[in-house]
Amino acid sequence: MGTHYKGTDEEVRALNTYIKLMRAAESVTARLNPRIASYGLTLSQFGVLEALYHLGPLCQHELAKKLLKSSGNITLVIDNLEKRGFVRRRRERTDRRLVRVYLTPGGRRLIRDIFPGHVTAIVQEMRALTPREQETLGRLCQKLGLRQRK
Amino acid sequence: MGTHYKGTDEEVRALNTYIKLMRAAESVTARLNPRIASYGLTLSQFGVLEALYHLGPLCQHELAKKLLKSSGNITLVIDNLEKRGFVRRRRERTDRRLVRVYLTPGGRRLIRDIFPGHVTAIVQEMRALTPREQETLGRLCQKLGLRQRK
DNA sequence: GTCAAACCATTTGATGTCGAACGATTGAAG
DNA sequence: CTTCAATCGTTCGACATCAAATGGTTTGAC
Repeated sequence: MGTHYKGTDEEVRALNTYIKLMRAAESVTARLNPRIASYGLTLSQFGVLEALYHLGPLCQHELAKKLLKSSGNITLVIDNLEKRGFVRRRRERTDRRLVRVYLTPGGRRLIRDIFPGHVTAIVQEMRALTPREQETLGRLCQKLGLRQRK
Repeated sequence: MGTHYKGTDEEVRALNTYIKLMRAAESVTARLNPRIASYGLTLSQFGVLEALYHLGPLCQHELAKKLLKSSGNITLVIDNLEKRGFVRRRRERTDRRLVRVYLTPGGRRLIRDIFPGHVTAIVQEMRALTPREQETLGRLCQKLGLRQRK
């Protein structure tokens, strides 16, 4: 595993770290996905339901920011969730630019069914690492992710 | 940053680590992407060109495996690269099921233009971490990613 | 109060992504 | 040789994703 690129030590180290980071994220996602898919949801749809479940009703631009997606994308994902009756849109009275998105009872029931197993699956994944290693990984990822601006 | 979920220590730790890992991967990708896009390429297209550049001509199923994508997906990405003249398909003589994909001179020129700056950008990203931290991150990611089976 | 700038959701067009179904080809078993 | 299973690339339908353009809404400056 690792890059085939010939360069300075710093370059090779950075490239290898980068590749392993991406692979790890992709692998874990790929292993978590089938469980979500078995409930007929995509990861994006699950992300929306989970956010609404834990944070309460949100506007679409808040969802977009939370999930790191474009506003156009959120519009479509909400469309598909709404068609299936898991969420509802309501135009805000005070600021009619905003559309607040609510879980329906059916949506709440669904996410309440899915979420515990999701946590269990993540715990299983993370058992590859000791608690100390998990904290180290989290800290290093945070350092890398927070690096704003270019 | 972190989950709002109330659960056991193990659950909260696993969830936090998971979220930070995903955020880090997404953030780094989001910062690397504009450079690639400025050359008119998507990340998938770049991935294909880079693989062909460093590994030589490959069959589509080899590309699919390398890039962790479905075969149907690779077909489309190659279609789009071929339309723009960066790669060429050739049916294998010995095994006519296989389609080998080649870089054209134009494709080779393009990836040779892009790649050095890509390495530089990754090095910049990784400068958020010390060399030792990078190696630790790489090791932990590898442990997490390699966890096969369910 | 008017107007411009900022904000919000939607639409559109291009690309990516998957899983499933399909047709062609190969390899192996009998 | 024949047949059957496996492999490979393509196609299709559904959904995701972005950037850019659009139209409605609000806010702030004057």
